[in-house]
Amino acid sequence: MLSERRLEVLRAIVQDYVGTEEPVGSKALTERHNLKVSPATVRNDMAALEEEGYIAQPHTSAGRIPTDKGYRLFVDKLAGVKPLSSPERRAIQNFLEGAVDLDDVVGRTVRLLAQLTRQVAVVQYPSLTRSTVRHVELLGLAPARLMLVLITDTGRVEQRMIDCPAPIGETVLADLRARLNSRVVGQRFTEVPSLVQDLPEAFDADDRGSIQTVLATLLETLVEETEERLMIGGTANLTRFGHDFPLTIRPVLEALEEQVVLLKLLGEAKDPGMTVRIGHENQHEGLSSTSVVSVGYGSGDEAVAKLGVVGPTRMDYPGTMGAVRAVARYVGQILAES
Amino acid sequence: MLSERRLEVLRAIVQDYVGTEEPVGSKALTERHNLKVSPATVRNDMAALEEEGYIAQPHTSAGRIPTDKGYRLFVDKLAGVKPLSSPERRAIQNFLEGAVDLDDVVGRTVRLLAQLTRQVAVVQYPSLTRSTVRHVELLGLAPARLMLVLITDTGRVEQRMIDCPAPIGETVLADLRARLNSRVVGQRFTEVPSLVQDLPEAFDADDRGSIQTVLATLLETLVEETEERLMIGGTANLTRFGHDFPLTIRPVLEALEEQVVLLKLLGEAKDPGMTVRIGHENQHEGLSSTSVVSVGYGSGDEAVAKLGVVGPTRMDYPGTMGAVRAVARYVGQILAES
DNA sequence: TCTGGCACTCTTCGTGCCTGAGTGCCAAGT
DNA sequence: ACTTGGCACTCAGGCACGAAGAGTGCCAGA
Repeated sequence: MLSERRLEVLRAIVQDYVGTEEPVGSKALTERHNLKVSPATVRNDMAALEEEGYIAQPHTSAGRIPTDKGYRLFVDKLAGVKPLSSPERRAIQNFLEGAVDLDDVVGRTVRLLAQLTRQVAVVQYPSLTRSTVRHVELLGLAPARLMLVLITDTGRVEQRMIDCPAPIGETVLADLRARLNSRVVGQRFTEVPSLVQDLPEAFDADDRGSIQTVLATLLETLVEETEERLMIGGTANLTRFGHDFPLTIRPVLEALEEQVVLLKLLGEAKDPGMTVRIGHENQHEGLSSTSVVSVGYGSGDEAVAKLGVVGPTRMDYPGTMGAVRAVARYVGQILAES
Repeated sequence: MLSERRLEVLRAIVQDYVGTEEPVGSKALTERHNLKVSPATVRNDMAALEEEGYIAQPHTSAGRIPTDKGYRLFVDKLAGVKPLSSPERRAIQNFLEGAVDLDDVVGRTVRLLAQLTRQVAVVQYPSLTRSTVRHVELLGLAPARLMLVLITDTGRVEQRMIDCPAPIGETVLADLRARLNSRVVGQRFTEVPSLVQDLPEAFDADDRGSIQTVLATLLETLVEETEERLMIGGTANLTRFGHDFPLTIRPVLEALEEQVVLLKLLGEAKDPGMTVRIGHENQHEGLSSTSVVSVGYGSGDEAVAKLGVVGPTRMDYPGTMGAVRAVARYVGQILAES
């Protein structure tokens, strides 16, 4: 177990390194933090910390930098979440309040988060899995051609073209529309399949084929569109990554373009509260020198999606976590209002 | 006026520089291109070209690199558009054919273009200005609350919430929906305002307020959503920018995040065919070391939106132009089919 | 257990030097 | 009037060397 002071030393190292981006030595530490011991003592502590794998030296005769394990300890035990200042809070609220539709909310959130944390922001669109159906609309575009429009309670709209096996009459369509809506409106997506299963039975045999097609498409949309979309922003902040970043930045940009990777990243964070994944804790190769701070947000009590930031492992964790949490709360509020 | 050979020298310089990314000297030129003259002669030509501002030296005793003006001349006079190989064409077609909806088409196009050109791709969503209305749907969510859904012929869907001043009955709503659609379906957005102007007169005085609200929202949507959206991809290719890119890449990333900037960039290209803007020809500061190749695309004869790529001024212009043009054609076809 | 001192190790920087690529110019050749 | 070969000049890049500085590890004493 590490003594109190050694933890204090680790904290100091992390803080200094995050600030200066340079390996920190024993002397500088004693000067800048008022540890009441001499550099020599700190050296001993550092040796112990290195032994345990919390810090490392880039080369002999250089200062120490925290390892992933060191950051992990820092985040878990040593750092709190730094609350935002009240001007910041006001700014968030003002900035988000002007949003007119869902795209706009998400867009503003991304920009806000990127600006606040000076890192890359990722915001997942409110998930359809946990949403409920607000309305299903069927439009006849041509005798055997329909458009299905699905509207969710989070304000999201999905549309699909449907080619029916046989023409379908306007009255049948109206009937189908009415029955469909009376069954599924207000229901969760997961409930829908069982609710519509026996619908075709209410119709003439002639129309059943078409109706099956419509229902199939609807269910498909529900499932397929659970592959969630997301928006990212603030990639320009990647340039603040470090002096050596040409090598680092490329795989990160590549990873960011793979929505699948990002979705997995956000999805893996099971913790209902905030999740911090540091360096190699991220499965993805290209993100091994980045940390991801993510949190769920939602319109009600339940989280419907995630948002977060991606930055260098050397990041200001308390500040970042504070910003992420605050933004998530406000977005939740905004969504609940609309 | 420049002699034939001098133009040939310029072409050779551009080609070599694009290939090697290094200043090219007189000797290398005579070797790699079979100009039938000596290095000394080429030197004279280079001096003349430099005098005229087509090429420059990074420092004395280095080779020459093309200036923006040099690239301009190259693009205008010396380079053709390099058609794609037929395997490439097939690949494009295959890749685009699987698309299921508009988002998907645009997403695939961006990825395709980025991969093909190894540069940053930008694709504008089909513009609403030139589109026609396919359907307008009105959904009663609550007595005085409606949702307006607008569907365009390009497959785009926009929705808006409407709070009416007074409750509106289901029959009135159905009536309004029917009248609205019979007037505007198939019409261009620009025609819509005059077509719906007198609609309220057909209804009871009680409902007119609500109907006015609905129409106002519709018109607003038509106008507002003419602010066009776009998608970008392939930003990881920015890392191939050059050895010194830390300085270069940052403003570019920033510019790319400002959709406004990009839209202006695409919008400024008035040429119905392909437009190439080189270096400082782009107004935006951060893009002064990049070139933008853009072209309109559309489902019919008319262009409904633009797509293009952003890359270093030192890019393979013929190849890039070929790829951009080809992709635009295929996307046009895909859109026309759906 | 802490502290001061000391020897040691490396990186970093600045200097000087050399090499090679590339140029400009000139005088001669076609 | 061009083209060509020759020649002197310039300058970036690489390499070696040395000095400076930061930081460490370890040991002996408080």
